[in-house]
Amino acid sequence: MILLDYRDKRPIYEQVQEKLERLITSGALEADVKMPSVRSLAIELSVNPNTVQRAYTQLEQEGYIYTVSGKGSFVAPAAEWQESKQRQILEEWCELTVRVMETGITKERLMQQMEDIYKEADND
Amino acid sequence: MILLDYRDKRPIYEQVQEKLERLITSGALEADVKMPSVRSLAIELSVNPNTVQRAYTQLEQEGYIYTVSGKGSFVAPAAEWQESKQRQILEEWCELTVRVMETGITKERLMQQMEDIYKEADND
Amino acid sequence: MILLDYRDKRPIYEQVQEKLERLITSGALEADVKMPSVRSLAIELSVNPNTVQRAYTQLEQEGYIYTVSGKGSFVAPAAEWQESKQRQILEEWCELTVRVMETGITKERLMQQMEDIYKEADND
Amino acid sequence: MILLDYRDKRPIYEQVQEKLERLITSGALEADVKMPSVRSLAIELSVNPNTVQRAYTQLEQEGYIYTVSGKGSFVAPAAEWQESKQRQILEEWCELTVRVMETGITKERLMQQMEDIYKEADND
DNA sequence: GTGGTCTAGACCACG
DNA sequence: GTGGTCTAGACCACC
Repeated sequence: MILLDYRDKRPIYEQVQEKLERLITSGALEADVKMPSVRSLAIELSVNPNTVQRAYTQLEQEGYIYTVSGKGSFVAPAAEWQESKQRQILEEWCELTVRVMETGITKERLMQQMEDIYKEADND
Repeated sequence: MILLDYRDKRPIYEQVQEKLERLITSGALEADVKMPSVRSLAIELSVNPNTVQRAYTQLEQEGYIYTVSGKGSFVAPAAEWQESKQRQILEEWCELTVRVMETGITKERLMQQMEDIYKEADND
Repeated sequence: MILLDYRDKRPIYEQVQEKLERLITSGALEADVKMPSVRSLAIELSVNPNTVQRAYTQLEQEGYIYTVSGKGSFVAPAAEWQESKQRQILEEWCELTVRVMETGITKERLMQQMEDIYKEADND
Repeated sequence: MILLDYRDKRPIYEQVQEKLERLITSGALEADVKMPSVRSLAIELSVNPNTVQRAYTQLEQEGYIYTVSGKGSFVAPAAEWQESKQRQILEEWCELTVRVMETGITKERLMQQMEDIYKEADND
């Protein structure tokens, strides 16, 4: 389910966090579904439970999951994070697009790329 | 000219490198223009000369500047880095665009944003 | 294991880098074997850890080793560097061969030398 | 006659020395021909006379030229340097060939390259 | 004055 | 314990 890259320079907990976040924001994990327990995920990934715990803590702080004492962690409803996530990533996207433009890539070229990306997604 | 963010997780030398790289790739610094000397930039930014040196070394390895020992460092002609830079940043852009799409932002919304970005640049 | 030549004009970090690179490309160090830690090698060579660090950083940038933060550095699989290494060294070899030829050494003489080199390697 | 590369990391005097040495060892400059004066070559190359002087001094020490007070410098007869030069460059060539072999390039591949190099030289 | 290298010693994040 | 970053201060070659 999650593949770790130990040669990646980012810390392990950040990779775990990012993969889980993507599974949630892309809709692969639906609202109120139970997340795997810290311990079981740690075993599955062969990492220290502290590492998984840290990822979960971050996800909770950012509103992607919520924890029920003694029950476990659950995926938060999209309503709680979707808007801020969209605002954040859109801002990031605009900044990157400006930089792309500065390197001399034309609007037409980008439009074409974007068409391809959305078309490929439709086929899946 | 360059503002450092000490709260940023990224190392200082990388921030310096990235800012200078952007000044070069955006055309703000023209080919064969002399870069500030390692020492003077270090003083201006209140960092150790070694830190600036490291940024310069990286920029040289990636082809954005060239060094004439005893004279200083100079901006490399665009021909030497433009193509690889465009390929690199376009790849980055595509990955980010996929993630944007996954959060449910429509193609039309992105198209509009892109129009705005390119239009604003034309007015400058 | 590694001998430094302080009379050599080349910097120390480059000597270290070159020796390690040769150990790797010649197959003496196999893929995924752990390299000595920065600190231990620094002590062994009686140089500053920063110097060894620099050699390792370069080796990583050129794809000969990979680093797992907190664990150490490891030899990268040959598949990742062999092709580019062969291209690089073959180019170097051709240039040198041209210069050898210019000094008046005959093709037959070189052929003989080459036979000897490959024959000696077979006996090992 | 000589093209300097200011972006080369080697010092200027070394580039001048190396180019002149090649002109001599390849036979382009014949024995007892007068070398350009330090001053005139310095002007031609737009460099400091000290730089040219240093190159000449080195060339003299290594036996490629000789100086007659008040007359200038002259190309030394091949007899004085050819043997040691051939020995030196052949040794260098053998070491490099060993390294080439270690990277897994076959003898046949090198033979082919060598044929090409000598054939191309014959056509000139 | 310029870039380049090196040392000594410190601090941090990571797992 | 590991790699990574940073500072302070020194020395060198080059032109």
